[in-house]
Amino acid sequence: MFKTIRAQIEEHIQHLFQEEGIPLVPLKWAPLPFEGVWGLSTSFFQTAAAEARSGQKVIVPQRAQEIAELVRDNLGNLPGIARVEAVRGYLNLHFNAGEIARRVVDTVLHQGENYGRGAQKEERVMVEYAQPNTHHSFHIGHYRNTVLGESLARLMSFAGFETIRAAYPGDIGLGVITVLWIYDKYYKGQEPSGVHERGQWLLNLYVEAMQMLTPRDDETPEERAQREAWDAERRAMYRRWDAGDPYVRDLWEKTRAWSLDELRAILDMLDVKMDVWFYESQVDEPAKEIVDELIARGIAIDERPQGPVIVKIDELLGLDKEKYRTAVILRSDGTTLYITKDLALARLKFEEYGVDRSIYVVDNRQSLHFQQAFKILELWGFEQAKKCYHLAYGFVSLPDGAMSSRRGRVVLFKEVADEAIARVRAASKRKNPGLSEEARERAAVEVGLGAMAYAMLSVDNNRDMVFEMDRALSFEGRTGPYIQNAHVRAGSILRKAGGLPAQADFAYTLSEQELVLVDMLARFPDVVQQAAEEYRPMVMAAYAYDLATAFHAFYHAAPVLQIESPSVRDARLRLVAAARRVLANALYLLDIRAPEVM
RNA sequence: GCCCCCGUAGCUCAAUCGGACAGAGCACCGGACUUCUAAUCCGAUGGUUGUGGGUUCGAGUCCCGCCGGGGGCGCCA
Repeated sequence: MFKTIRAQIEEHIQHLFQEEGIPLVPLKWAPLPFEGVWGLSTSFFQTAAAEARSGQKVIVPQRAQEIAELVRDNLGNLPGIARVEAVRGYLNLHFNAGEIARRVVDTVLHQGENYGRGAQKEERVMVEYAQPNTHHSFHIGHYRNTVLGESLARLMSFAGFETIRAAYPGDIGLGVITVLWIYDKYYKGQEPSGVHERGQWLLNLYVEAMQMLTPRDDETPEERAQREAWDAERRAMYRRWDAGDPYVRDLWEKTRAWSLDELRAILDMLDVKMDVWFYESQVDEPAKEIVDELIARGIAIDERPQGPVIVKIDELLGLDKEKYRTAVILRSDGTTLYITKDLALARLKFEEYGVDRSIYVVDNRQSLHFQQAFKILELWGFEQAKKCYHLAYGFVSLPDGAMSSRRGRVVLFKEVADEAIARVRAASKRKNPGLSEEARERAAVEVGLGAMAYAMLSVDNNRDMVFEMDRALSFEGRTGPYIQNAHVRAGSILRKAGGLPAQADFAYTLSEQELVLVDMLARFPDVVQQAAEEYRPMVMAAYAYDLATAFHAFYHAAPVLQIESPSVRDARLRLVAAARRVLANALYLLDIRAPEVM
């Protein structure tokens, strides 16, 4: 937003430095850190340090101050700048507040929902997220993954990248077969009818099967024999699936659909619209071909039938220390593994979808897996392997330890969402009794899910998270509802105003709260770029909160409808409209709805 | 044994990828609603940034060592 101002000044400085023989060092700009003033600042420590390194005898802080003073004395009058000062090596530019405020507000209102959108970039990016296993139900860990991926996809797209959203459910593997096995054996036809109930029911089957199949210390020889017999049945079923046995395939298709129905219902709740659906089963056969090719080229070693197919990555790279280790890429019985399928999927992404960059949103416990997969792709000769990026995020655990699907120790997304919505409904009845039931219900969903999303996104990626219901569903302070409430308040003022003036000048002394608010609005486009470049939705989450804080402070300090002066009223109305717009844009990038009422 | 992540206020987290006095929320204390939605605002309290060195004009941030916590490591995903 302040790019033109910065560019003008940098040009001035460039000329000046050339004349004075001062080395040119790229300038970094920051908002003025002082309260009550509004403007930009930059410093000349780097410049002074560059002089020092080139052999001149200078004391860096002192020289930085000299340069700052020199620049100050040579800048002359600049449009929009009221005052220039040189302080302790910094050059501080004080804005002509009224003029800049009008410029910012007009820009926001003119560009509307496109305010903050970056210039189109020549790169196609695929973001892969939402990879829950089928036959397991969707828990709070999958939720963090999905909301993180969706927010990242929205950020990348808004920042100007052509973005493809990809889901990748794990619809085959030993875990999936385990559920098929127990379903076929004991539960066939007993499934409940509701989409979520049925998805969750499959999880219960999985837990029961794992209890039957997990060795116990105190088991009798008979129990052990029974367990081993069951396990043999399960593995036989996997081989039947692998061979395309119609009975097993039918069973698989049917139960798989139940999980996918549930997944689609949840993605729908979360406003997630996938462009591409990959499935593990779909890359199963291509993966086997890749293994053959790797063996033929001497990259993989085939130890079958006694052992599996492996790639000794460290050895191939000539590394002394263990880093990538040895990867098993095919079971000795010829069935594929997680990594085998990822090799095939990577090729599919690059060859069929022509992506330039591929981002995998997967928790950080899979770091070694992806390092191995990407390195094997590289050894295999895939140039694009360098464009694969594992966006690792900390996994979600519960107050009493890690979640575990196999032990049934999970917190399901749907349970939390239902609870969140119920709590918001109750809060809304208390705080806003006059609301119609329809409006309340809609707000309850928007705000309840907003609280959940913000709880997930306000923590940086690489940080593990302990999920606590009361904290995640808090509605006060640094939360989603706090931001949504700012949006609602702004909307309320605008509704009561009855219309927005087509233009207004800020021809009065702006309060500190107004300055801070306009400054926050102006920063939004830069925040979009930063969050996208760093793959960090948290950056946007922090911004959205700060923007809401600025609005709430403004709301209390500056009357809009009650003010006598029509010109101030008009200006503030437009400021409120601009704030509402940017709040909505920021919330969108966090996959949070911007409610009208709450 | 090797690799990855994290140690910042009582608790949960920030800090514009080396810059001005390390900031928020929760909790606690004191104020502000016949009001443009109090899911809010204003104020107070709270810190040797795990630790010892190093680089630099300048370090929570970069480098090395140590301590503590979590995760991963050939046929689960």
